[in-house]
Amino acid sequence: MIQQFDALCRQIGRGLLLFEELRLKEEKIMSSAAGKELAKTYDPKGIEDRIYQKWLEKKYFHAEVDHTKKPFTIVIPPPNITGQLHMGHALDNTMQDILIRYKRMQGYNALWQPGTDHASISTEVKIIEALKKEGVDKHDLGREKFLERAWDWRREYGGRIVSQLKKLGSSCDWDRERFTMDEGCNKAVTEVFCKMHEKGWIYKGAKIINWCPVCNTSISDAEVEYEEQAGHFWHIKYPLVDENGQPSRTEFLEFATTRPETMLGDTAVAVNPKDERYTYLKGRYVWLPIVNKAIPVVEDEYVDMEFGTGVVKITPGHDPNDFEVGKRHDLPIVNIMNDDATINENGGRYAGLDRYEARRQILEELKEEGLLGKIEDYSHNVGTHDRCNTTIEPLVKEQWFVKMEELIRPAAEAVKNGEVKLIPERMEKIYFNWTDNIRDWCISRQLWWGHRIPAYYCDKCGEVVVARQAPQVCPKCGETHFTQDEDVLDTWFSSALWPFSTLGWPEMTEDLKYFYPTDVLVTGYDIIFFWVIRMIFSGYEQMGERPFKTVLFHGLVRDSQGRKMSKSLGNGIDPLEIIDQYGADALRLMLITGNAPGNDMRFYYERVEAARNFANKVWNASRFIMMNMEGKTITKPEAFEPADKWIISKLNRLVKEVTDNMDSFELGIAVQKVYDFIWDEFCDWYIEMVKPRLYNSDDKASQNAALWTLQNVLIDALKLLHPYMPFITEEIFCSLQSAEETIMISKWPEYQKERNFAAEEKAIETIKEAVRGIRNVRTAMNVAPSRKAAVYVVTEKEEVRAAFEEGKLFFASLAYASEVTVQSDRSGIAEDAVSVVIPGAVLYMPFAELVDLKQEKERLQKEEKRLQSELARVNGMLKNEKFLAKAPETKVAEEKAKLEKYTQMMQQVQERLSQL
RNA sequence: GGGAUCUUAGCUCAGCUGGGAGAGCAUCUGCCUUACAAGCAGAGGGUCACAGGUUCGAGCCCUGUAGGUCCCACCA
Repeated sequence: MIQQFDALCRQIGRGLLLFEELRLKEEKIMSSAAGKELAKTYDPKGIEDRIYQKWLEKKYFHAEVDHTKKPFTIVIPPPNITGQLHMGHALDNTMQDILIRYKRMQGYNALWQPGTDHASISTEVKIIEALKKEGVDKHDLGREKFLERAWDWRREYGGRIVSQLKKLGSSCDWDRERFTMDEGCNKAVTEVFCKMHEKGWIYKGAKIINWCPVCNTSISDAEVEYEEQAGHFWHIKYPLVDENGQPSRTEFLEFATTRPETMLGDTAVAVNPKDERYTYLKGRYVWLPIVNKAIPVVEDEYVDMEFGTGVVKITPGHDPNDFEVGKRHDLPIVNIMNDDATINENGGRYAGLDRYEARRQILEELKEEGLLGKIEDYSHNVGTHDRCNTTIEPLVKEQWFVKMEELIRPAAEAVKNGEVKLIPERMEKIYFNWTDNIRDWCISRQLWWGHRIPAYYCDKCGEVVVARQAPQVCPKCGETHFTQDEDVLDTWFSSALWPFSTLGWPEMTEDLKYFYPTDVLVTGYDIIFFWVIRMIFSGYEQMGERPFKTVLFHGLVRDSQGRKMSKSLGNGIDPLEIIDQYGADALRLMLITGNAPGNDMRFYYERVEAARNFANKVWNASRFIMMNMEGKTITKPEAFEPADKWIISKLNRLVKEVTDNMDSFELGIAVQKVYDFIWDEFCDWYIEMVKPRLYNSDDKASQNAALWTLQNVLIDALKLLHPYMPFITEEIFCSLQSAEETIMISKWPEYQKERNFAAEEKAIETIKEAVRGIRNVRTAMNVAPSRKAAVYVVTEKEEVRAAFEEGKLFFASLAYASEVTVQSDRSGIAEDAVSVVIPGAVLYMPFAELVDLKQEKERLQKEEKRLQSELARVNGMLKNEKFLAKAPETKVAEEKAKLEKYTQMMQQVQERLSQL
């Protein structure tokens, strides 16, 4: 009973505390709203939109030709107008924004060329879906009305994705926004088509292509996705044709197929010429059941004697391999299917049936006739359309193609000789795999939304005229009426021209001359074939030059379980929700940290929180600095203290490393270094070191030096961070100093030799070592932080004594010392004081009643053991003749320095042990 | 069938051209220290998948093995 009562009281007490806490928080918020104090936590809401608006108004994103500056150009992979921003876009655009902001700060004339893609088939499918909901069929609506709908769509959704990119902080030059179907791009498309047609590199021909029966269009090889499906292997017998031209009742030829319905289009069976089992078949015919006609037996190397019975039915109209066999043997092509994959009139009484229903009934009939043998389960790869997942149907149709053989050569060469660099390098293999096995590109699509093919057919004689404008008179018959080709181009045809069509091509504009070739392309590895390769060969063919110097690939953003984010799984995470909840900066930081180029990554809320926490850390450090700056005039100090020089020196090295990393596109590594510097070195050490000086108004010079250093180191750190976290850095930068109106176009920090202070760095690191040692011992001994102790620093080394003397003030506060005494021997120190050995010095803390000499001894013995093993390692190396002979000098010197350090510490430890 | 890639702390991943194993999260301990509890100070935790090799020295280079992921090709 009493216990329960106690528990209840505790609960109430906790509740009251919570209530009090809330009240205090509210007070803070109120006072910050009144402008007195910055909020305790960083709240990106409101700030981000306000800042973005400012950037837009000031036109910081806008780039104009300026020959006094070097250009740096990135073209955006144009997002489809079909949807909205997803995590992949967020990552892609974050990377681009980081690069473009970095270069802009370095003084380049940085252009990030934005735009959107009409995405032919994807958009058309979406519009058809929308129409379906209204009960309208595309064909009832008609081409013209349909296109009106499509433009409405583009007006609505094109704008949406742009506003989402803005939320992310993307510093695109929106004044230059383009669309793959705007006037300029259309012109480029027509120009390329006509030019390549004149060259003979674009042609129309009847070839076997991939047909999607649902989308009712041809698609390119790249758009076919193979998936493993469980199917069957049906063994079928065709009777041989006897000397009377009739099907034999005794002689049969057996083979197996996964697609029995295609027999309606068989025009031969094939065996391998080397196959002795079948030499007797030479020149003979087999009887094609159901269709009831004789078809020849042909001999072709294509047939694998080891596989199955060594007999293959040949359907040139519906199989790419059979098509090739058919060409070699001059076989007729029988097309048995309509565009919707139902059987056509060539299928006799099966006409009108769906391909799968036809298969069922044909098998039934074969069975009845005793021509169906065993049925095996068989798992095989089936080609499907990547947009709608429908099983594609290979069939022969007249289509437009781009001849690839010569076009691909400079593109392959460019990557081979390094003119175009792929990051990571392994992407080159994927790239070459494609260029080495190139096939002609089927570019016509039986769709409406897209660039209509500039080919015109004479209404009278059918003559084909490919021209930039509709022809007036038929060159052949003089007719004046023409009908334009109904088809549109593959969506990638126009995106292939994107790096130069957006800059004004085919006109040789100033923009084009100045900003082309672009510098970096940032994209996912999943569109190497679709897009990257096609841009490269288009660039060389049309511009005579590479479209970009470097391609930086990133991977997929997956969910926390490593699955692809997809609508059907419902595991997608909306970047806008994350921005709303944590801020764009946090999302950006999360996406870029701990991820190597080309690698997939997983999305974790915990990681966004960590990024948000960092934003908050930066915010609070800045808040602290600003609070201390208030009311003071800070001037460049005459003299710095070692701590100041230490952090300046550290920052200086950071600047160099970060710049190097960013130049080699190691964005994740670069920001990790900035993160560590700000949090560990600057916040956890420097700010703490400097606090006593800030609170002591007696020494104005020292206070001023500290404030100046705080302010200037923070500013440079913010600059390094700005490409990654543009909003918070801008917000702080603008409150910190009034001279510049934005961090966005402030100068990127540069490494300066004279900011390198090796001696001070060493001195401060020694003190840090001492602080860590003392904290360690205190924690181990369970000493309350509130309990201060005297600390004696004992060392014979003059420079170490000087370091501690100079850093006494902050050393005392960081090491919980009531007073610090620096001396050269241990006279006057109690025998039973706790000791800490650091390189070059021994620290003593007299804690009489707390010290357990036995424990103290154990601690030191442990340290002795550790040093012993270190010494063994170092000695092992330094006594190795081969190491001394072959290792680089710097490495040897490094090890020698360590030997000295450990030897000294060992002496100190042993000396202390002998005293106990 | 060909190729790529991965296997590093409980989880997710970094680790640049070979020179003493890192981060975030999680766990444990102690702190409401007047910038930050979204914080501070500590701690524990790894035969870097396995087996060989090259090297003074291997998480990193080479060979092989096992498992995972992906791409390409597609033998009906």
